[in-house]
Amino acid sequence: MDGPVRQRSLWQHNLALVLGEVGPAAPTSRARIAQATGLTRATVSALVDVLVRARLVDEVGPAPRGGAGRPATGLVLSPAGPAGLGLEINVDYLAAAVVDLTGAVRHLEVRRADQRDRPPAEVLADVAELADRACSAVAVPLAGARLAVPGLIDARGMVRLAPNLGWRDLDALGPLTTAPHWPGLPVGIDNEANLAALGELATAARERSFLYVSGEVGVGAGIVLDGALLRGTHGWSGEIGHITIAADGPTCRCGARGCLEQYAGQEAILRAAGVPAAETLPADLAVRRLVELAGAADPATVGALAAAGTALGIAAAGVVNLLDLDAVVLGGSFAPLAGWLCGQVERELATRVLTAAWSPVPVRACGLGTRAAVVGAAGAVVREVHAAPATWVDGG
Amino acid sequence: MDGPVRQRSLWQHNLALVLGEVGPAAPTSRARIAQATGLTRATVSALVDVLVRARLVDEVGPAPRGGAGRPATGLVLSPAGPAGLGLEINVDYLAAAVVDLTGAVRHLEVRRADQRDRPPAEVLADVAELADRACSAVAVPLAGARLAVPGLIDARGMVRLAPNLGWRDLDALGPLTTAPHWPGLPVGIDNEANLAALGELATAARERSFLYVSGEVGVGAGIVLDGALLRGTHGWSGEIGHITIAADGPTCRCGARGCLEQYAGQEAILRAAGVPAAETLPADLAVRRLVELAGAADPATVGALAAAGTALGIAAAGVVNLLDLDAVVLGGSFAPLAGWLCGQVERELATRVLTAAWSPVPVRACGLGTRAAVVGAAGAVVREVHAAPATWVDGG
DNA sequence: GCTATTTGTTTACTGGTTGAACTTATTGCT
DNA sequence: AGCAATAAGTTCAACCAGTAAACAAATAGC
Repeated sequence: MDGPVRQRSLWQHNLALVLGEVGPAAPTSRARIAQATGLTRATVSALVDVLVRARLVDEVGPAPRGGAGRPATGLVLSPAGPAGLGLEINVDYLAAAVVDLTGAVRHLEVRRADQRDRPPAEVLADVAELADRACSAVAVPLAGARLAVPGLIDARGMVRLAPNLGWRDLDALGPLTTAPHWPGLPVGIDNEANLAALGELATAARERSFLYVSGEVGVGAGIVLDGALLRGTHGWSGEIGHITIAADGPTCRCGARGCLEQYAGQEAILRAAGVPAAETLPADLAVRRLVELAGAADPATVGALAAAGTALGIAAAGVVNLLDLDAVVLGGSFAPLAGWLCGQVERELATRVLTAAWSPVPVRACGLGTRAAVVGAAGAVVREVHAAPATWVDGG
Repeated sequence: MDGPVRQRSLWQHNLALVLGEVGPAAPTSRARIAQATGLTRATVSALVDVLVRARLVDEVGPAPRGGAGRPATGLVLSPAGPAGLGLEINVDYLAAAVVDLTGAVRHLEVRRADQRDRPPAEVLADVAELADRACSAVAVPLAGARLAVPGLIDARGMVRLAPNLGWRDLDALGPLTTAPHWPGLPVGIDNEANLAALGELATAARERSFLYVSGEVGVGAGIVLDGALLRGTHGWSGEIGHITIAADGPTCRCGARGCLEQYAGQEAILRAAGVPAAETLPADLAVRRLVELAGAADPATVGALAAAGTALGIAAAGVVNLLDLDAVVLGGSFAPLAGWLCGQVERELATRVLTAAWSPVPVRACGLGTRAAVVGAAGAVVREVHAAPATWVDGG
């Protein structure tokens, strides 16, 4: 039970409903939208006109269609509509992306550099610069920006803990919003795995409920339930890395024993694969090295990945049993390694998920690869425009 | 994005909003509701009148209140409003309960008898009889009925699998709805743990997100997220019993190894406690025996319960880390044993939940004890009336 | 007994959807 | 070519729900 519903909210809801029927490529018509939504043609016409005037929707030439009758005016999402700016801070790179209203990636820049021992202010200044460049590179109005961070973000947008960056109780948004660099854009912040999961939902996922497991230095997760991201009361859901695999397993840095991270975390995999000087290796190089070794069928590496996949499968099976999800997606640094992981994960799911016999749970690599978080962050902004188009329209 | 929003839906929503402001005991007034909801007094008046005419809300004498001004007409939920009928089939008993609109339990009957090797038709006939008696015992109109079953229920209401009853692919609702015994009441069906979790939410729970762990012959769970029950795509969420505690643990009947059920399931506890002839003991007697032994500080039993509590804690910690929940509630046969379990569960949560230091996760016994599922089932019907009062009102 | 104060109702108005008539643009048949 | 059939989109009066403001009712305090 949230607020009261005035006539205005009704209009806003129906505006979103109509926009939701307009796709990026195949043109619809007002009549088809009326059919699909159950609204009358009159209402749809009024709403579409608003969307067209606000440049969220473009009228295109009629699609040549058989049958009698006046041809429909085609309607598609406008590439000139408000776009989303995605930003990402990660252990060994910074990134910015712009996704427009149609879902197309209009800009993408990655700057590789180790961010671990830099003062946060410097990192954020670099992010602001990337954002600036993204703004000027695209000729679309921006609806907002979203920053992806590998850590726990609380409800007020503070970074409570980002262990791999060495950040704690930091206001990462402040420096970005107050910077004079770019207009008064609404900037949000969210966990990296959450945004990557949203990215997967928007682009590749056929399922409306899935578990997105993100390989980072640790192991994170984003859970999408019925098309919505699960955030939890405080906003720090998705900590899959400390699910127990074996109660008497190796001690984890969290203090408990046998956590998933001790089997499928990056350090654990590198150690098991016997990669020398693993600790000092930057994260991206380490993953590339693993891909090389596994590609060359190095037995230790293949074994290490199989073990990691088994552990991932055990954890994922528990989650799927509990939440009745439709799929498991491997992302982050697991994406390039998915070829060696998926099989094991799928095997564990097949044996451990109670309902696997009736409805098997597919496992696949993230469609956006390692760019899922930035693109997902930008997409999350676009998603908001889709959900509440009234904000971006004349009659507020 | 669901259906279109007509003016009618707006009215329905606001009707529910207004009803939501009316409590069972302390009377409110039209003016206070207007204040709380943000609607105008005029609108609230109109909506309240509808609710009063439909007998969902009663006008009571004005509460003697200080200060000047015309005294308010008190408004409370009507005990004569549509009530919910809850039914439960379990391994060793059948039960029926009626909960009225105010949340009061108006009728409760439990019939103990082993249901395991009886033909489903007979069991359902007994349930229908219990339901009949409940109908005639209370002098309130019924809004609907809900049947709680210890098993997987699919989206169409079929019992896909109820291992402890020996049921599989059974239409449990058919015999109930077609029975001439009682009026054309809408009857629903749901998993026992889910309904118990809803019962806890409606009565005892202060938190809006929690994990309800139900001790049965196996171990089930209901997950409440932000005041809503999590059902999963197919409706079979909550299978916590096969979360892995130790990858190399004892083999489970599900085929995997080290499942929670092998540590905290009823058989496992009885075995560890050294209760003789555990297999042949009816489930309720077994629990009573455990309470006796633990109460007498029998070392084997106390140890068995501690081990079960540890396993439950490990599983619950994983879930809480993943979903960011606020509390863990022990129900079903864990409720009477909670005194010996809570401590261990809480200890594991404290060490394993990453955010436990900032926001500790309380563990407690289910407030409704072993009656949670029936009462929760009845309450679920009442909940629907609260959510969609328009259905029970003149103007549809 | 009068005023201040708060509750609840009445009334004219506004915003948004509906339904039906109407206009426009095409196909297919003669 | 001409005309009916058909479908898309628009216009307009009616309707429905909520709003704002004035008004009636009932109490406390002076």
